[in-house]
Amino acid sequence: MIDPPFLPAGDDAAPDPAAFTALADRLRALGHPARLAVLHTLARENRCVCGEIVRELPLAQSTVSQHLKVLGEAGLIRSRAEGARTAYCLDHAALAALRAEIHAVFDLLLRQGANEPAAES
Amino acid sequence: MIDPPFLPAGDDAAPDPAAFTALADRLRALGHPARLAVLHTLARENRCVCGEIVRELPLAQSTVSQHLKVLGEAGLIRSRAEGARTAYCLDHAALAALRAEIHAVFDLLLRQGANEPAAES
DNA sequence: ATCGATCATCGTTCATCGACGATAAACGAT
DNA sequence: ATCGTTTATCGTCGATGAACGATGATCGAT
Repeated sequence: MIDPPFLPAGDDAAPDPAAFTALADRLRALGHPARLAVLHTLARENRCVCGEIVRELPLAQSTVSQHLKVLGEAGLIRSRAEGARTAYCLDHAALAALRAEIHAVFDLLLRQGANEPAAES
Repeated sequence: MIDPPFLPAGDDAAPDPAAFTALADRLRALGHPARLAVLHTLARENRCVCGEIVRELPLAQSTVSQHLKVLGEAGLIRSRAEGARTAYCLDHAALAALRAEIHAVFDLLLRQGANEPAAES
């Protein structure tokens, strides 16, 4: 169902640098507490108008709108104009795909059990 | 085994903003292609000296050292001075913990199956 | 037709990031 | 003791990020 574009070939195939870039872009979109809070709100409310999110965060409307734009450009949320308002909702498919990619990366990083070459710091 | 500090209480408990910040910090550390490449190299080689990583990336030594510092401050890798060199390796425990936190977040975001309130964009 | 509400965008400001070269410190070997 | 190697740090530069207020466009209702 989900198509994992990360490392489609063998395990240790040299990962396409573009794949790293595409994944990093979305991880960076997640890498801000306000955006995590926005996603959490959208998950709880299922569908939010911008003003509702503004009311939940200690940020100006323009700042929230900017964060929504970042999340939209990362493809993690979708928007729909409804009269004077704009409704936002999670893009479940995109989030599921991202989860799969992240899962694959962590599998790659943690594959062979904990080797501990006596690291100190 | 792994302690997931994310949302220890009920599902819809208001998430501690500090939890968002802590998670966002590590996600941001992952949100750069060079750092993903570094992690991938460390996973493959299990233990790398800085120069080896420099040889794999089209970046100056000082830049790579900076990325290693970011990853270290995020707690994702560990370092050990060995003579004139410094060996780096993944912090498997920290990565496993992060994976668990990310997993919890995505579970939260994707919990109730795909609701599609007719989003257009 | 006007008004209030809603939201995206613009312009600005300050801080942080990402990259580099240069430098200095630490070490092993000569 | 000196030299070459390795790496962390410093200073710099340009670009990007994050935040805000102000503005303007769009819409519903009056």
